[in-house]
Amino acid sequence: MAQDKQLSESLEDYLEIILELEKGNKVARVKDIAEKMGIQSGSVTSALKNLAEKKLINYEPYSYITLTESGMAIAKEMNMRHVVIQDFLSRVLQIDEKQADETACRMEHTLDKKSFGMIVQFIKFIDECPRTGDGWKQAFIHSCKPDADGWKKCKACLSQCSEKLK
Amino acid sequence: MAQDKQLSESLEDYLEIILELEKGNKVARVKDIAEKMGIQSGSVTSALKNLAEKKLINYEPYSYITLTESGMAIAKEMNMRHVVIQDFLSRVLQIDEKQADETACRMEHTLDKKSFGMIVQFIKFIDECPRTGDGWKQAFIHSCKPDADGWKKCKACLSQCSEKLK
DNA sequence: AATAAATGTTTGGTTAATATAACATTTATG
DNA sequence: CATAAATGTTATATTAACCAAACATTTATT
Repeated sequence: MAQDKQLSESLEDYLEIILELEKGNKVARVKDIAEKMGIQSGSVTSALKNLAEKKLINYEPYSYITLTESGMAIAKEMNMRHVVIQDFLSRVLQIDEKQADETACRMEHTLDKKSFGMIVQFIKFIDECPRTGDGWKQAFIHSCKPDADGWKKCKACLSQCSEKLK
Repeated sequence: MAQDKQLSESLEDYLEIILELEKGNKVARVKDIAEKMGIQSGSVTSALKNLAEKKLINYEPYSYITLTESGMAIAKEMNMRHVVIQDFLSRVLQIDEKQADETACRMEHTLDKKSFGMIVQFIKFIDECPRTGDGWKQAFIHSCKPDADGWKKCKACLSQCSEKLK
């Protein structure tokens, strides 16, 4: 029964931002949305009408804006994706926070469901598997440096890794 | 001196597809581009004019289409991104080929340069580091199964991993 | 409460990417 | 080589997402 009409990236962004504003201010206003998205308030009004038609927000002219249940579901999904992707980019791939945030903003719309799910499991596995975890991540970071020394420290690294099992 | 005007995703796709057609057929034709992109030929003609203005393709009405040097550079970059991302999705995250291809199609446009570069290094590191490599990937695949048994086989897995250093 | 300031809406553009369909050119075939 | 079929182009339209600026409403200030 779900109206699974695939939303545009732009409309998904509106919902995500409305959620953020709801969290911070209890309620979202046109001005705040416009500011957060860096667009004019007139453009926001049109988008809001569109979202209201799709029953994703509660909106009457000049009123505050809140998410409906289905709007909230999408907003939370987008936010979750954002957080996970940003975590992967910054914590695993060592991308700085600002860049990771920007890229997560775009990637959250482009990943299919299955791939996203696998990324979640992948991050968890990297963090928890005794063969990887922090030591391995450090080794990765080291390997990216211009003066990386190939696999010379492998023995030490591996035995350190074995320690974890005891 | 480079005209670094950021191309739209759509125009990047045209260049990538023209490259594929050049590889296969020596030359690209409007009809083939339209078919590959699933759009009408009239739309292709407009895009080609646009790309020609930007000096990214050689194009005269009714002629065959080839990439200029700068168009080729972009097309190759996009293709390389596509291949790398698809490899990551299918070989590491176990996404099936069709889905991996589709998702790579979108992700190739959304990843920033730095993040893409780190993914390249990350794949290489996973493949080559003695702590990861094939055995670890298998363990990851196993961990995704519904009947995964936590970390019970860790000792065996780790010692198998140590073997590689001898 | 009157009015100024802030906020929100409407109207009328613009642009990019597409579609459709009439028209033009090229290529293939009888 | 004349013409039919295939291919490519043009003209016109549509849609989504935006802007700018005029206009309307709400809120805050005196």
